Amino acid sequence: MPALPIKLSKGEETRAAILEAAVQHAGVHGFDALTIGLLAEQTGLSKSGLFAHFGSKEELQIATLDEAVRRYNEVAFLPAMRAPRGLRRLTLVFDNWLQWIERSGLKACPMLAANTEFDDRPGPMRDAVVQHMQRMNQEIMRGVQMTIDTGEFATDTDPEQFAFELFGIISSCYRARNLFDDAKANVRARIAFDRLIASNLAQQQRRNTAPHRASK
Amino acid sequence: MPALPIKLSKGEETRAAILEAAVQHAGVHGFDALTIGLLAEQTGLSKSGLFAHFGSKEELQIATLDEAVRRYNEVAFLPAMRAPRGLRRLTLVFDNWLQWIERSGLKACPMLAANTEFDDRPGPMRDAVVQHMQRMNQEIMRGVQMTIDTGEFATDTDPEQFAFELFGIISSCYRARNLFDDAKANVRARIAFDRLIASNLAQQQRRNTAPHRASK
DNA sequence: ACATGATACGAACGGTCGTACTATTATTTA
DNA sequence: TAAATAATAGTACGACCGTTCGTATCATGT
Repeated sequence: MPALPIKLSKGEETRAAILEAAVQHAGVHGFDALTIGLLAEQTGLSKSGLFAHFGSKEELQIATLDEAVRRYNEVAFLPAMRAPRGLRRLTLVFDNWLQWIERSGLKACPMLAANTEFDDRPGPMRDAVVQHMQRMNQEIMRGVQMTIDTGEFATDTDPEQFAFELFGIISSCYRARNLFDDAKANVRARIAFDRLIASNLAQQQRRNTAPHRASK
Repeated sequence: MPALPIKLSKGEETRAAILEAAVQHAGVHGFDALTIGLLAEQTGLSKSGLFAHFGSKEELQIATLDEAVRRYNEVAFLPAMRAPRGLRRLTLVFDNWLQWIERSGLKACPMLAANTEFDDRPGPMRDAVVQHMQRMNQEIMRGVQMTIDTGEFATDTDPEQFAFELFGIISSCYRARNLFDDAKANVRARIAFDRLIASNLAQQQRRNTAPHRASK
């Protein structure tokens, strides 16, 4: 199943098992709630045995975030890269992003949790979050730029503005799903995305494209 | 300064002082980090003295959320209600929402923190969050409906979809400000909002309105 | 098969957590 | 002003926190 079936040493194996539980827990309860004791209990290790894998709680938190991002790339972003550059790929990035929680068997998004948990708390963990999120943002912007280059998006499209609005849609979708139990959350996200796309299409295409409400 | 200068009893006064510190702290560090000891230290009370005001940590958390919402309504929502119904008022709700953190001297939004912290953790606190957020959502939807009624928005505008996207914009703006230190976050939010408005304008107005990119 | 380093355990540390009690003040009411 | 009530302090509790340390066990390469 793994792309590279590298033989894992014993330590790497248990470390992976720990991070599995950690990613799961961090998404729901946040990264501050990642306690050594609880994680040790869940993985059948002793507190000190688990602790030795990371050296500090902060390192555990960062490792958990790294693992979450790695998984996101594995199940969502990289697969989207197989689509042809431009609007097709951009749309696939969006779709995969919306679905990656279910695909990886998680109950909540650890990255989104880290986002609000550390956005105003200086420290190594915040630095890690910023770095990951900026990288993801840049990937989006690259995708938008490609869609401009293919001629699908207008030349004056602002990639950063696009990424800004795209994250808003994703964020609102997660909230609608988790907080409001809104079964239509994904549909709403899709409508918003389509509207965002439509408003950035190149002129000759935009004239032929119906505005969002007309699609009813 | 208060609208109703009701004389506060001693207990109510200290309770207000506690919640002042609690709201401040909850925004930055989250509601789980609202510890009795730290709050007691900050307010000059003993742990047990502070504890007596709430009876449990959960009650403290809920009271803190209530207080945050109360403040939001005081400094952001209610003032916007003085604008005439329709697009003017809706726009003011948006503007005030974006600014309410600074206006109330906070460093981060407690409601947004509560949002992601409890959206997938059943319990009384989650129930409180859901209730508050649904109420806020309904207020937005009411504002949208009024803007339809005034003839400014098209009759097939979907208030819930509008509220969905509006929250996304706000959410992304907070992230851009706090995580990316993006000085243009408010401008980006405004651009997104204008685009959202434009796509919902009634037909005769929409023709006269330039699309978002043309406003450069 | 053995040596050796990697991996895990168990016990203990000082702290802080939320909460329960009782005692003592401060404030309000009569 | 005295009585009644509200507000706060004090103390203690068991539980869990992150972390350290010495020791034991296991895995791995030779």
